[in-house]
Amino acid sequence: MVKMSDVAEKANVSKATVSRVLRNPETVKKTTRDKVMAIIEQMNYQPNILARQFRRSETNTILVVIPNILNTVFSHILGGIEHEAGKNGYRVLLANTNKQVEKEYEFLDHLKQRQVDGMILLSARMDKGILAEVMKQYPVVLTADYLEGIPIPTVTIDNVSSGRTATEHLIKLGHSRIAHISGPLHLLVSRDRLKGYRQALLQNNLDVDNILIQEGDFSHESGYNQMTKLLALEHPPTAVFAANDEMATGVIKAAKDHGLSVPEDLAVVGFDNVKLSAIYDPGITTIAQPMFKMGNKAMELLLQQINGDDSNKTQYVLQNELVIRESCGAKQKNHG
Amino acid sequence: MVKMSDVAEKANVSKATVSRVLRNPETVKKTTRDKVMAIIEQMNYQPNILARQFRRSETNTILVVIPNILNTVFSHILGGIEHEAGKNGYRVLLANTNKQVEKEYEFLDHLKQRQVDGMILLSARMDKGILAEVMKQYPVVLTADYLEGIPIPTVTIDNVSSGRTATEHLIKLGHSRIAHISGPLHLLVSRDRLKGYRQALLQNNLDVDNILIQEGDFSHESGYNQMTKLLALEHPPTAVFAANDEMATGVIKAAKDHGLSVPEDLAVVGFDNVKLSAIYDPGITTIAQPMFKMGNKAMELLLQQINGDDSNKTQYVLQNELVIRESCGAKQKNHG
DNA sequence: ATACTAAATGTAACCGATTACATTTTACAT
DNA sequence: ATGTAAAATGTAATCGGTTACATTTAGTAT
Repeated sequence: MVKMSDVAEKANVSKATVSRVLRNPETVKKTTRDKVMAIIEQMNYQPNILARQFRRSETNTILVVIPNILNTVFSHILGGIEHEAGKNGYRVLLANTNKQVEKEYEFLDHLKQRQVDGMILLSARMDKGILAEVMKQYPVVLTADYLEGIPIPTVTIDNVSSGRTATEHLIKLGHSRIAHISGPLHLLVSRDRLKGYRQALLQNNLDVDNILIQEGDFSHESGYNQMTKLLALEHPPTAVFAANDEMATGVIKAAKDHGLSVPEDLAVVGFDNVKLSAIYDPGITTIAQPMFKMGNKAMELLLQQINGDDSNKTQYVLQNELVIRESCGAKQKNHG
Repeated sequence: MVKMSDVAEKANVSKATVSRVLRNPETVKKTTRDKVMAIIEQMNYQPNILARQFRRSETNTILVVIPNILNTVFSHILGGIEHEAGKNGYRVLLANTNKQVEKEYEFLDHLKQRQVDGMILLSARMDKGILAEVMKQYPVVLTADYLEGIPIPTVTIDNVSSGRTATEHLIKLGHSRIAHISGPLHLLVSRDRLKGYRQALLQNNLDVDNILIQEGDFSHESGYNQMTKLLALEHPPTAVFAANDEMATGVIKAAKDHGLSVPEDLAVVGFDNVKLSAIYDPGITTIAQPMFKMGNKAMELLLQQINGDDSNKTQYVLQNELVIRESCGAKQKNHG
């Protein structure tokens, strides 16, 4: 493997000059620069990045901690991160935790060992104290998930107000008996969507009936099962707000299997606006999270930290949007 | 940042001994080993991985080249890779090409510059000659996609026979006018599934009617549009084999919008067995690709190459499986 | 106690680029 | 021609582990 000193020798200059040609071309006279570049071409010299990384102790790599790659919400965010990272010459290392906290700690070591320049968490289940300690020393951004009472740069949507928007939409359509199938309640996201649901009901002088609130786990199956339970009630709901789109499909399937039509007999609103919600029959009315943009923004904030700009350690709340399709009954069935 | 020499000094041993304690503990006497380990703990010493990587010129990182993160087939394979990599102390660097060939070349440089120990391609659009050259020198495995006439280690299913299985299933159910909506025909995968479709028809003495073969792009929309075309024919098909599950959903939606029921008026078979096919209403009969296993196997083969075992540069063909759900009419509608 | 071998540890070179600092060259004014 | 500042280049230390080889220590047999 040809190295810098080989190039230097052949070009009759010092290693330092070759290095400068590559990293600070403007400090080298044009004639020497051209000469060196020619030799580099000719010898097909590739700098040893490992040596460079070691010497400069920077990796141009960031770590993305993902609870579950198979969840399209996360892959969309990942796409946004990847895009912004690529634009800035950064590479993305993947860290799949499979929802295990221990894995989060494991990947934290990468950061501490400076194997990556920064870290974006799409899930923060680890101890808040530890995280607070880490983010004092290293660039960290949190997105998709968020925490209370710790000043970590975060990019999210407002889940409380989103939950409210979704529920209010159903109220406006004339429903008063509205159920909610939540995400796992140990997640703040889930609790906030539930909070929004409650707020909407209360603000519209509707009772909050606890029997109408069921906890799911974001899976189709849990949506199906919880909806089946709800349909067995003496006074079943006429509308359901599901905390994500996949559960919404479960809800719809359960309703159909029970002989009901959606949206005629049951109105459904989901959450996320993943492709599934557009494809499903009926199309699912949902709250759109700007997933790609969240990834972009998170990476942007991380880069600021990496480049030593600590001024921006704030929380970013991006705009969400109600996307109306067929499942809520506000729109005619229609393809596209 | 505390370094190895600090530990050595405090423990009254040489750097070499500390290094050995970490990398070859069995070569160090137990008493010294314990002493050194104690100091390491006490000083909270973290070895500088960058220095190690540089010195040993290995990264314990592999690169996965993905045409599109948002496609769940690829994320499942990625999951399998990640799992196997993690088990073996390897990290996974993500390379999203967004289907651009230039990106593939760009990421090739990572490999050449030894920034990664090996590479798994989920898409090989680059020039075969270049790829052949690269794989002589570096560990490379191809999965999901494959190429003809180049002896690169590959992990796939047999797409021809899968296409045949899917089509034969429809023939057995009594259909004789069977359409095929293919993937993009510049992909070998798509051409092979089409080939299987043709073979099945011919082997069963059925005519291949070219008007029933339409090219899609794996998206729901293309499935919808092509199906709409087919339904406008004088003799529309009674069954459709779509080259992936997402297009199958488009087919089903088009049929419904045309007033037809699936499977009663139109039988549909998809391909991939992604979650969508299980969730959709009706559930989609499909060919299961063992995606996670493909990732696992690909990583396994790559590790063999990295560890210098070149004996196994072969093609792996994994088992596919027909998963029967409601969309083909062979099974009663039924949840789960 | 002695000799010899194996085990344990130490010494120092090395990986290949980067960069602070020193030196030489160039450009320009007088 | 000469002095001076700026530009260009060179010298050499450095980053922090790893490892071939040399040396010391321990273990065993005689």
